[in-house]
Amino acid sequence: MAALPQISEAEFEVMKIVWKYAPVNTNEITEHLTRTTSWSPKTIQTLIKRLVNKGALSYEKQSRVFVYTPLVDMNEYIGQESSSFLKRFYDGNISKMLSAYIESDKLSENEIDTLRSLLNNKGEN
Amino acid sequence: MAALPQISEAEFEVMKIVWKYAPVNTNEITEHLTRTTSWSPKTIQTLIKRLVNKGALSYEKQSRVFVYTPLVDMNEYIGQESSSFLKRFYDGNISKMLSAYIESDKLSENEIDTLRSLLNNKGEN
DNA sequence: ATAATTATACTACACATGTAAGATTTAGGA
DNA sequence: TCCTAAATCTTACATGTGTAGTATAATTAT
Repeated sequence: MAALPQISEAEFEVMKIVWKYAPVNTNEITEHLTRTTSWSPKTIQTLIKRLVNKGALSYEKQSRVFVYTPLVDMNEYIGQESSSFLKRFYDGNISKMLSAYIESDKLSENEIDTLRSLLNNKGEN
Repeated sequence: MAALPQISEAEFEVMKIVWKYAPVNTNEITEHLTRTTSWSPKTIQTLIKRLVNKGALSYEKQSRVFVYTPLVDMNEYIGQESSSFLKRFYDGNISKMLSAYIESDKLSENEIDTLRSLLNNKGEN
């Protein structure tokens, strides 16, 4: 598998839209993002362009407009980011992370229950 | 609480050393880091300086050398980074992260057991 | 007292990122 | 066919980061 491109925080917001709505054109991407961010359409255009240059998106000209499709798999990308996050902050160990969350009381009883059943139902479903 | 300073990836490696060995001087920091990285002492010096400027480290002149102490709390910092990581990639929801790990079979049976007991022993110990 | 060493301070530079404005091309309407 | 509006392309610029070299100040050894 080719190394995944480096995607910045702002670029990632664009990717999320493309993952969700692909195939999607510039205007559609812009509309979604102007609702959730304060970016100008020019900025969004730049981000899209950079993602194309990085090989994270491909496009197809449909008459006048470009229609984009992701070239990187969302789960693969998020998985890689997660793994590098865990390596940096928790010795690569998700148990340490959970442990820290439990110990600093960041989890509600509800969340704890959710996590318990996640673990107990592993394999099923 | 004052907003935590922004700490870059390389700077964070310096912070880890200071958190572990503080009070610690420039040479000691440099020695630790040249063992685990390929950075030149000059680079390490720059990183330390930047951390001081950012308010992440304070120092005290002890005769000729500077001795550093962290100004940001490690757990607080890691907690904040974790929370922003979860927000970006898992809707702020640690259950979603664990869920993704379970579903993509990234956890060994052993890790699963560890996690189970973490959850079951919450509160005790 | 001076010179040599060594620690700290200042300067440098390329690349990534956030944030856009201005220029150019082209499709579709008049 | 020609113009105009809309889409894409090019350029811009400040700040952060990785990565270090050069200059200066202060200690210590001679």
